[in-house]
Amino acid sequence: MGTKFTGRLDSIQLHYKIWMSDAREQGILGDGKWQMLKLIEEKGSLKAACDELGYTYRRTWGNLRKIEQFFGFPLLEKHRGGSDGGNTVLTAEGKRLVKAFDTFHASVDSVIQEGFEQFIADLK
Amino acid sequence: MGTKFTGRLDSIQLHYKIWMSDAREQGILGDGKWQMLKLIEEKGSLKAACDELGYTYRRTWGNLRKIEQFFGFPLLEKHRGGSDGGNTVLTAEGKRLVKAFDTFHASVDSVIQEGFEQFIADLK
DNA sequence: TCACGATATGTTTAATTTTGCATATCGAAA
DNA sequence: TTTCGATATGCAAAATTAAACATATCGTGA
Repeated sequence: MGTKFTGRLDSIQLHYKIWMSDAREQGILGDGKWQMLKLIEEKGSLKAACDELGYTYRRTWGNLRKIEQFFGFPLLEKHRGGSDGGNTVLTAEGKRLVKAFDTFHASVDSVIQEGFEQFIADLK
Repeated sequence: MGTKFTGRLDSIQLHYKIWMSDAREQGILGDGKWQMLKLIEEKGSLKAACDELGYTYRRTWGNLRKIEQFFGFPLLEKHRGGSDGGNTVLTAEGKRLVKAFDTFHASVDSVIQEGFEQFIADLK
């Protein structure tokens, strides 16, 4: 009641982003990189994952290097050469990281969605 | 157990950001603008709020215009002139918006924090 | 009616990201 | 041993964003 947010509210989209950084505020791992790791695992290829997500190989490669430098150990096992040119798979550590982030996300997704719906309701 | 994320995990900082946009993916209202609205309300001045948050007046002014254009009605009541130069306060709609966002945030903050702690625990 | 300080807004510059381009490396398979 | 396609990486170009700069407007109180 009261304020008429009518007509506009239904076109509002919610977004949120979770990420982690080191003490110097440098972004380490967030939704984008997490998604990329998952897709690399699925596709078995860095290039294929980039193509699908529409990121440039150059950029992604740089991002992945940052993550690995931060954690101090490889999340990816990269192979060059071969008739297929090479491939990339997650290491055991990489899989564990992705899995933990999956769990984290799952635990907040529903709460965020519910909170957003309540937010909209509050404005009506 | 297993993976040794030791030594680095304690320096990881969690960040998250919630925002809303229109259908064209243009950012409308998010944590930064929400904080700005709250501070304007508190200070009664756009300039004072910018100074405190370290944003330029120009940038903030542009942001606020975007928000109002999207919602279609004023969130702020601005006054120019007078010995004090002018002042800005939230309209009733503006207050309601801020309050709804406050509630929204409060409902997700704790869940995010808990989820993050579990994430770290999962990696150990 | 003059001065003052905040709001209003165009223009321009600087900083930051992202993209694009080029080129090298690698190694299994043909 | 030649080929092929993915990984590796520097560097320049382009695009996006933010900061700076410059003025104009406004209206109350002195």
